[in-house]
Amino acid sequence: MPPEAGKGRAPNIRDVAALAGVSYQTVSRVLNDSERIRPETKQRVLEAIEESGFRPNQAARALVTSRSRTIGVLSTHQHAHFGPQTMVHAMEVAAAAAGYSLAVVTTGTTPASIVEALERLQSQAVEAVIVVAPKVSVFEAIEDSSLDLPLVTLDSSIHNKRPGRTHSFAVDQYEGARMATRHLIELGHRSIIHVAGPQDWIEADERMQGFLFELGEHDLSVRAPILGELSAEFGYRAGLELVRRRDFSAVFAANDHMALGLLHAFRDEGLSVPHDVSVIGFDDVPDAAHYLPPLTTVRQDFAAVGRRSVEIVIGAIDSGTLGELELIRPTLMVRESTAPPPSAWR
Amino acid sequence: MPPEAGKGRAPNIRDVAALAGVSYQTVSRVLNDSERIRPETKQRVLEAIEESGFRPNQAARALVTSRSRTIGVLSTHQHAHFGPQTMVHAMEVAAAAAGYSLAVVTTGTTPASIVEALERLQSQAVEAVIVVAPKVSVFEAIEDSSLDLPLVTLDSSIHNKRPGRTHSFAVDQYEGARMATRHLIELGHRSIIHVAGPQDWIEADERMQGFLFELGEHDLSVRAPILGELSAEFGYRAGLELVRRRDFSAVFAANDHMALGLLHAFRDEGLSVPHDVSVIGFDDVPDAAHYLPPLTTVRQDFAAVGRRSVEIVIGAIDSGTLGELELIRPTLMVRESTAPPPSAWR
DNA sequence: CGCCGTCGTGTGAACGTACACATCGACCCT
DNA sequence: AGGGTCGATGTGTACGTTCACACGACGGCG
Repeated sequence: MPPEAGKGRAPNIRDVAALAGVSYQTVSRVLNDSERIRPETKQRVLEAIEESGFRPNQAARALVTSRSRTIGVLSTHQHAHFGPQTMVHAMEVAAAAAGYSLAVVTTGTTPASIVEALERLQSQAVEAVIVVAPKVSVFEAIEDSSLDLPLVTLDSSIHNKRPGRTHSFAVDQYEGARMATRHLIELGHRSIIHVAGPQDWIEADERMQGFLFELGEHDLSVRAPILGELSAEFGYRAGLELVRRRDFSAVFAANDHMALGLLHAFRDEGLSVPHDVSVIGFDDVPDAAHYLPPLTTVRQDFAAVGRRSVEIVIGAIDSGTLGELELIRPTLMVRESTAPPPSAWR
Repeated sequence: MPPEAGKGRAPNIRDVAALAGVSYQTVSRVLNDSERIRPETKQRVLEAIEESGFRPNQAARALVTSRSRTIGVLSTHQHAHFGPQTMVHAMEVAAAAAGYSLAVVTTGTTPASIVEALERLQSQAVEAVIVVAPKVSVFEAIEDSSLDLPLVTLDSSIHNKRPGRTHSFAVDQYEGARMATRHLIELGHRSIIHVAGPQDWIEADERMQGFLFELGEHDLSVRAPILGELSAEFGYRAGLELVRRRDFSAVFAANDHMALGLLHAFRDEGLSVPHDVSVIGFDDVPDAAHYLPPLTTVRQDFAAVGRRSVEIVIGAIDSGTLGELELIRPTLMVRESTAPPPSAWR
């Protein structure tokens, strides 16, 4: 008999039970592989399931258990780049392995749209939430929205301690920024500019803090960072402006896209990287190794963050409590966009 | 009374009904905004909903209607780039506007993993499927898996007509490839190489076909295309190889990442783009305008594809039939990586 | 030798909603 | 004036599953 060949209605556990000659409850037990079931009975039920093409009805299951086995992911499109994409994919895989599904909701960053997104997640009865939009306003919206669910935000808030129930986990942005800055300093740079991301983005702020701290450690003076969006376009404009100032020998960009824009601007203005000026990025997107010149940058293991975040929230669902969250260390990828400063700067 | 302050149990329509002094059925009618309900009654019910913090239980609703209001998206990580990301986001927005949710499942491209992904989608009771992994093997797996759902694949299969129930929709890759090729020809190039993507990817094949057709139109001879993955890394290796041959004045890369790798290789080998050789890409990723030199490429409106694909499947859910699917035209973005060939090539 | 615990399985409810139908009053038309 | 229609709301039931509990058989133990 071909599966799914029935009378329109999908088979349910009673059909399976009849086929196997047992009660529906026995089928249910097989489905939830409880003990207390004779191996041969189990076998018979499994065959009946196979033969009937039975597929458990998630809605019915969710209704009676009031568990959706779904994890909500709140993401933002503004940041629709390599990192989030990689993290969400890793979450998907990890969730599937644990028998969970993902409900991904993308949103803007206005309070209204975040509240609306949380509504959508709640109406999907998610059991936990992972937030990939680490923005201050997002946290505020979450705090306001009195939702009572395990919630993890993917950021490394060392200098952005927040009250309330939000826990965070991520690659250590602060440490990454320190690594990048230290690398430039060790090459001999004394005048370093930071082209930073929007400061209401936690990670951007963490990178800035790490940068400032490391400068302080080496008694280097701080030039005002340039603030803008994390795009190549902004990096380009910032680069054009920087060329006019010429009061630096190295630039630490808050991400690789910005760094690409900087490379473009410097090139347009006749500055050679790394001969005249060094540039370092952040993220290590796959393209970074093929920028001109290949970009020195800080690699984040996004996949690990995604995987781990799912483990964390599932642990929280089961135990009701978030464990200790240890940040992941980034690694420095030295390529060709950094070099010792020209002699005039030593 | 604060919402959600109850006794553990979430309020249901009966609670709301009691609060409003009506029957639960009346509440149900308000929820599904049917007519035949007196405005003042409706108002009273809405207030009761507000006061109780009631939120409809999707599981119960899905159980009784046997409709999940969920659209499944089958995506592949191998292609975890700008295009899919943008499309999925647009789908999300469009689906939400129509009262649907998305269930995104990412997968490898082996038959086994695709079957498994389809299983997962079916177990989530999706009402339609959008496939963002336009690979031949994916279609075969779909055909095998006797799933009886509206299904749209996001590709432009002109030269890959397939049997069965799979309909396709996308930006016209064939036309885009023709536009790119024509642009090079109009600049005066007679010897053009195509660095192609994997030919079991429909879009990669369509681009190749468009390229070949346009060459034929102008009686130009065809050099063997180079086949590989759609990454900067592969573009770089292909570029190194091409430099040794030197039997071309222009390269059409199957996507922007590949083009970036080519730029890198040519630069490494002392070839100037576009002076010595022209390079054109495909996609117009946001970074492309800041490559060195800024990349001439073919822009696809991914967001439109995402939006439209959701409209299409929702239409199919409602009416049971897919409408006519008209491909979206891409646009040529001329920047600085293409120029007339050096005199030796004229 | 009878009692009780355990194993394996079955029976009755309940989850929260929507659909089909029933009810009840008011209004219209002849 | 009375039957029919329609508009507004209420009542019963079903969806497919799991949980709590009941039940019979079997074995060990006092």
